Amino acid sequence: MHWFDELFPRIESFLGDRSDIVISAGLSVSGLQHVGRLRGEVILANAIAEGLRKKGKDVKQILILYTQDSWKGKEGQLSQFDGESGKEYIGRRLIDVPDPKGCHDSWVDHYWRDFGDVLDDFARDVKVTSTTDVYKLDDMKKNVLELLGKADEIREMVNKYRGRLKYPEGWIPFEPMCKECGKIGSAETLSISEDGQVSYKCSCGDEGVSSMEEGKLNWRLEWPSLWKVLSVDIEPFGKDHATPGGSRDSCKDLAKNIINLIPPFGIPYEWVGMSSEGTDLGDMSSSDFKGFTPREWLELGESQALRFIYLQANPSKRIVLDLAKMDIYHDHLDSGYKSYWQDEKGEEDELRTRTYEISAVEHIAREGMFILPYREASLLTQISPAEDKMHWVVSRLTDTGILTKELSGDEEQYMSERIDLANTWIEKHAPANYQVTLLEELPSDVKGELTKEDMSSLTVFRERLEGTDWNEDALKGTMMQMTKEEDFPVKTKRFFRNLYLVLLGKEQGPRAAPFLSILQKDFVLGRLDEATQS
RNA sequence: GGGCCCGUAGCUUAGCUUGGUAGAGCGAUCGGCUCUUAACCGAUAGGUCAAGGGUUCGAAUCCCUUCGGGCCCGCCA
Repeated sequence: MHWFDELFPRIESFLGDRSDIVISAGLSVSGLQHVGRLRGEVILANAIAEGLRKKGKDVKQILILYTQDSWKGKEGQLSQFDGESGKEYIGRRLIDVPDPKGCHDSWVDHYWRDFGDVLDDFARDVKVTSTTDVYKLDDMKKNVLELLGKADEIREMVNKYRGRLKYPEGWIPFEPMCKECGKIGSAETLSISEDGQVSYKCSCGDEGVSSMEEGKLNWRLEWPSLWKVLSVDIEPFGKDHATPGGSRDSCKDLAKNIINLIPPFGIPYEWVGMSSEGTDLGDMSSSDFKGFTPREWLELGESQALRFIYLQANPSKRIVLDLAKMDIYHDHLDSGYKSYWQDEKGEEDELRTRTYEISAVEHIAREGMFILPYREASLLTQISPAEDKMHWVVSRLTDTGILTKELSGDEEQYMSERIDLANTWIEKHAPANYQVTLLEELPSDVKGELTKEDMSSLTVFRERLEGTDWNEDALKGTMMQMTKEEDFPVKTKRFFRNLYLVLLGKEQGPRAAPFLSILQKDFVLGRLDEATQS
């Protein structure tokens, strides 16, 4: 059984007959908004939201940006600024840190773009909000004031979870913004008035007043407060909060005993790492600027391919992404499509089918679509002429019998998109052995790879080409005929190996006839001469 | 020091809750398609289920220990 189908009924029974459901997740815009953050906060949440919608529930999916949190000024964050210029922003709210690149209004705005602008491609109907916005809500203000009335009680509970640094009597669980130094979290709250004015004393020496909505609650209260104010029913959260006795448990405790609230159904999930050339580079990290963004993913691959990866694996398992494996990821997606429309399904097909179903962004692709494998697309794009590429590809596929029908509009559209993606992949991330690069010069070591017979086979080919028309059919005919002759010096397979070697420097390559036909005849003849000279 | 998650063929993984000595896809190798390669079809190879121990007639599956990757148990969120 698919892990999703074990999880989902548990959620349903938690929800009971409630019909208006909120599923929420949060993230801090501390830096690079990498694709790992799509896993739990966006895609997992969305799959559940969609599942509930199918059951007739009215579901709202929220993504909360923790913009009110302070900017830590970690090494990776500071390095975004010129020299030391970032240091002065340490301790400010994320929303108050300027854009180090100067092209957006703020840090948050700058780094959010590569994620937020393409969010809709990965999950529909996600309502994005921020803690900065939430603190401006009347409900939140009312909630904060209520909590302040229970300061003693709260202090006792929070101190249970703290080691030596217990909060002293009279502590107010609110972190005001200091008007003087602009920081959050470095001032002590002295009092808060009913109309939301916070008197504080800051470690910078300032004693002043700032508005409640500029500050924030202590995190152990903030989290449960968001649950309350936004009426959160379901919430995925990262593994850092997941350990029993860890942060989320303490927040649940506060929620139940202070706010009198049933905590949302929580779903812990593992993080996403990245690897390159077989080496695990570790988990993606926002503030360390490690990873790649959803926008970068979309240059190379379909959003559903990523959803498929994320939803196939149990949330408790770590996933490692490698952009060099884009072809494999699309193969997985394609096999999901195939299984989905298959009549008789084995167990494996059933699992793939479920993954495919819940990975669909908006609707499931119709039956019988012609789907060009990504790897094939990556080859074709390299050997096709730049102009009228689609036409060339379609006729290639038709000639080889891979394509046996007229493509409909949506099929052609899909193929064209995939070719574009694969093209970018080849340019930027594909393994070297997938790259078909015509050797401008014949390297000397290639000749060392050729035996006398190898050379002789190329010589024969060179002679035959003289009288061959330079088009695919004629080339194919010549090669077929030639390699079948009794006295041809090498086996067919060896001949192609030789041909690829002198043209590409590799033993394999794209289908020879169509490939040769788009090259200049003189170039090919010249290369063969060069390779066979003793 | 305590706790939690993860570790199955080169890669992605199913099976683990309710024990009966491992299934699949991709890749690889070989062969087929009277168009040869990275499409398609067929076959083959590849796993002491991280390691060791225990329970059991029998363990990938339950228990213990160890190793490896990571997280939490201070602050911060």
